[in-house]
Amino acid sequence: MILSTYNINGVNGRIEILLKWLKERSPDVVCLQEIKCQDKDFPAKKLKEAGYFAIWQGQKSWNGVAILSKTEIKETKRGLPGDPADDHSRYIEAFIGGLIIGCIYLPNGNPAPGPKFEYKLKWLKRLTAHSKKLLSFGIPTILIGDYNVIPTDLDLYNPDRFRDNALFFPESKKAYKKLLALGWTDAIRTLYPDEIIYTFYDYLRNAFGRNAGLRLDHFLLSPDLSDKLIDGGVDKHVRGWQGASDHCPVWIEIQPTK
DNA sequence: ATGGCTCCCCTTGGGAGA
Repeated sequence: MILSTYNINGVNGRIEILLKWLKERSPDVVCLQEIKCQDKDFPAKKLKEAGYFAIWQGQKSWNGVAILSKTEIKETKRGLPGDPADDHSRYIEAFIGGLIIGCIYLPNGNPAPGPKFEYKLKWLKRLTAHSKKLLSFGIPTILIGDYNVIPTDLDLYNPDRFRDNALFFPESKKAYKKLLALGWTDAIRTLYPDEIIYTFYDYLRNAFGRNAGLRLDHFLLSPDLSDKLIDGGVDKHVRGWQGASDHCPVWIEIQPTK
């Protein structure tokens, strides 16, 4: 079973890129972030024609998340619990093929410090609380998406350039670590303990050409899945396609669950 | 120190991204 994440940076603007990649990788499940469209404008029909069911939480102009699946999707949550005043579309969750899949678009948090950074930290706290609840269900669960957190110095091309960046602030890294400490496994880092792996390349300064990247897109596996992980990787070449998102698609393969 | 790039708004420049 192949699960994937792709911050598409505008699902309608890049629908052809998404369809091309879906055909190539043929993932069973896809978590999309930054769909950047209202619910009524989500390209459900085109995705259905490509063989995918979909659920989505849209929003005008910004954010927005979706889950695609070759098999039926049972939505379990729309929006991250813990703050009724939070009107950003950043979390959607579903039960698919014996798994709970959480699709995450964590706030960027820049400029830091400031209100946006406070929102990010609060969101991370809410995610940690909700993830604890998920673990208590005893169902295999994966929290997939764009965490906007660079976990360690190995996960970016130039640590010194990012000391004042919300993605790399000590509080962000600490909160991510605290989340993992509940029992979650960072799948990509587990598969490649020492390798430099990036999932994002800025449009600016020829970042992709210089391999000046960041690792921001993560799969967190519940404890019962840690020994089911088979393979995974970054579809880096997609970042080189004309008109691509600044993120790469990332995928893992796990043994099917029943 | 700044801007570089790209999306979306329903624009003709601004906000946000990371």
